Amino acid sequence: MSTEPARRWSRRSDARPDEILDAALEEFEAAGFDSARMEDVARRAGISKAGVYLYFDSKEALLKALIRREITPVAARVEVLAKAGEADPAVALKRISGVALLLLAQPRIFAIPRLVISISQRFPDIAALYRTEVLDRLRAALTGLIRSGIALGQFRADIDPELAIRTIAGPIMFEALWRNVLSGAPAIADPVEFARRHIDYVLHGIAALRP
Amino acid sequence: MSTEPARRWSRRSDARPDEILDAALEEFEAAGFDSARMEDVARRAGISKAGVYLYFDSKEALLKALIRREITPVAARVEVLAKAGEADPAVALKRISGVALLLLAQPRIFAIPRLVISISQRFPDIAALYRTEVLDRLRAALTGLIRSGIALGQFRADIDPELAIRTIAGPIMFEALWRNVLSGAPAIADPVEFARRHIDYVLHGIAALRP
Amino acid sequence: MSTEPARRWSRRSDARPDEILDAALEEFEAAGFDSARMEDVARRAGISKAGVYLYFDSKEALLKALIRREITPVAARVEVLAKAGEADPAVALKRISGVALLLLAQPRIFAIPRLVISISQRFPDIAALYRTEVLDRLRAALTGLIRSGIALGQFRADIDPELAIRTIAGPIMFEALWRNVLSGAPAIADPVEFARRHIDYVLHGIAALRP
Amino acid sequence: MSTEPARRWSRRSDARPDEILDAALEEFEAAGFDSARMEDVARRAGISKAGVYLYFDSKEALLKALIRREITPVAARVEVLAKAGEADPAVALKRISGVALLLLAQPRIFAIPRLVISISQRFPDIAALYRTEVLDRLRAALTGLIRSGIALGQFRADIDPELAIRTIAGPIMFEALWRNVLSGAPAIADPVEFARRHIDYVLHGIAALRP
DNA sequence: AATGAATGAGTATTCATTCAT
DNA sequence: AATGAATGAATACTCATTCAT
Repeated sequence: MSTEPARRWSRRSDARPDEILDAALEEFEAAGFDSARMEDVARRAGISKAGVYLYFDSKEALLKALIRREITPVAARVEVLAKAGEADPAVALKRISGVALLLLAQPRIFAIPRLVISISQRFPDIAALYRTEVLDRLRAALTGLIRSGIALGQFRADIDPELAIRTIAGPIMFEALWRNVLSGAPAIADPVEFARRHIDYVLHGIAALRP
Repeated sequence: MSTEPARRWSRRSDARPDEILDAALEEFEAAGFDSARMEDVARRAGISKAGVYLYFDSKEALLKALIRREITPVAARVEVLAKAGEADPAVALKRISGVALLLLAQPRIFAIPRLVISISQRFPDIAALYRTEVLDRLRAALTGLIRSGIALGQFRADIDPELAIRTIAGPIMFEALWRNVLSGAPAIADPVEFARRHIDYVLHGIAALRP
Repeated sequence: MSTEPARRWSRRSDARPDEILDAALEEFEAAGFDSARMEDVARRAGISKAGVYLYFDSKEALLKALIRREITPVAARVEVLAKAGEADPAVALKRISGVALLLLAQPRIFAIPRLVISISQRFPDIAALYRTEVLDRLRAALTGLIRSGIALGQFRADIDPELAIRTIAGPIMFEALWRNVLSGAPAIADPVEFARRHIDYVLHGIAALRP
Repeated sequence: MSTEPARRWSRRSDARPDEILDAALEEFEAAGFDSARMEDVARRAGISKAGVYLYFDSKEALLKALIRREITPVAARVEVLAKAGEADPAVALKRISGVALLLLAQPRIFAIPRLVISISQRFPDIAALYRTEVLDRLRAALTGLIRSGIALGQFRADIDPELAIRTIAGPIMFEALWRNVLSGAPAIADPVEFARRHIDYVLHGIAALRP
């Protein structure tokens, strides 16, 4: 497909950092950051122990690079969905919820929030990065959606968007924790079905009557 | 003041395990399980490194004992609240939510779920313990409350209690994560106020109109 | 000889730091600071690798402690000799020269100046320590002796004591270097005889006639 | 400007070894042999790490080549001066002393003796090289000068030339050590002035009276 | 009950050296 | 001639755990 002369091997070099990050993700996911051994990361990446240090200065740098890499597309995706859904915020929220749970139900994806939760005390800058790059952008996108919904008359005018997004996102995260942390806990089967009913409750409440 | 026979020397002795667990909680909270050093736990407990091993077989045993100790009263408390609230489940849920967030907002209390989240892969039995001792009992208590509410006509008859409790608990946990993990993130000021409005949304929904 | 109850083993603890420093001296002497391995120091001291770190924080700390220990008595000894020799500075200088060469001819003693020479660029504080604790005190003692000699009419009134001590000490150090660094180089046999004639030259000059 | 045939490409090529040796000298001077990194030598020489190995087989080989290069002109120069000074050995000694201190006061030049002192135990052949190429030739030149002086009646007939050269060279080396090792130590200002007075003391002694 | 001393088994990191290109 | 990529071997330092006292 390409006419470049075959650079057979040294092309690896461009791919290496990503291969290493993949390996790190898997090791960190399985063992946690502290308990994961650089040697295992290296072996999984198919290179020597010293090879990792060609691309990352230290274990901590590896962690930070990993989180940075994984973080970037997340909020971007939600922002796109949010933008696209401004015409019908209620539907958009349902869609976003389904996608979010679908993703967070996967151990490899849940691994990043889990890492952030685990090490946020020791590496506050990682927590800060996650907050600014992921959560602040998510918050902005979702509260925007809520406000659009209010403007459109879809949502009650008296709700606080800041709190409403917790009402929406909380159960998603809760279910993701449930599935990933407490293996054996009964998960509600289908993420999409989960999202559908979840949004029903959030939109219309669980009370039998309006006050 | 006490009628106990004078216990000459080892008066402290029965307090020791708890002092050690207190110390462990603080160290684990600050550094995480792996990164915390037994020496620091010992120092914080005011005894020698070897002294810890008089009461706990290993670091892992210390962790398990800690989690067991912290776990026990939690579900019990919720069960009591749930029982007491069966007459008015909606009010009970509001009360429980407030208490839960009040507790989980405290770093020392949040430390336990955080630890469980961090090490659940490596110590599945700890995760299992947490599930059976805390979450299963919480689930039972809360779904019971939901069912009572349905029976009383407070809640819609078509809701799934299992999902409904996620709708209730999720935002609480989400806010707790927000506060404890992402320092600097804007938290909604008063936990009790949070709970009041949160339950309003959950009960009556955020949509402007019922479908 | 002592009536203390035999504390058989744990008495070692008091001796340990010195044993380790002895071992370090030997390893550093043989291999140089960088090339010496902590493991070898430990083995030579008869303890485990980790044992060394019970007494010294790092390899660098070990080096500094070693130099500090070895340094202390040196200048003190010279000061005593200088004080004692003020009545007859010329004789005192001869005696001090003999002792100095006798000592510096021993590899274990020469090892310290050699270490200082080797690492002075990288650890300027060690060089500074050596200067203030050894050389400044030596300088003070020896220039004092020179001045006494001038006052007594033993030495020419027009000499600069600061330079004169180099005339005295230089050849001693030179011979020590010769012996310790350039194995196989012809050393002048007896240190005491060396000192005797060396001082003759220094006192009376090598010229056939006074100017 | 040169009549050499155009050497298309590798014009630099024959300068490379010397550039590398210059770089090595600087790195070894700053960090010591063990602590200096080949990578830094390479970078300072403006080539890649692997490039160094095109010209030198190993770090040790680099050290040896460096010492060999630096050593060669030294003794030669002294031999020339000695030869030239045979007519008036006393004056020649003064001149040589001044030049020697002038050179040894320069860190880049002192670096070589310092390296030899540092690693003589581990690389005895380097020490041997230094001895045969530098010191033995110096000794021969200087003792020759002394003997000439005796023959001319400039110097006392009863002095041992072997020892007399230590009396001459020792203070020079001592002052060089002082300046290079113990930064901050008071050095006697002008090397030439130092040499002038130093030789005065050596020739005529510091004693007030001849015995 | 309590601990100071000791250690075995790691573990991150470094660096001289090699080699395919 | 030159190098970017890679690594094997090493090494300082750590820490949970043990044990004699």
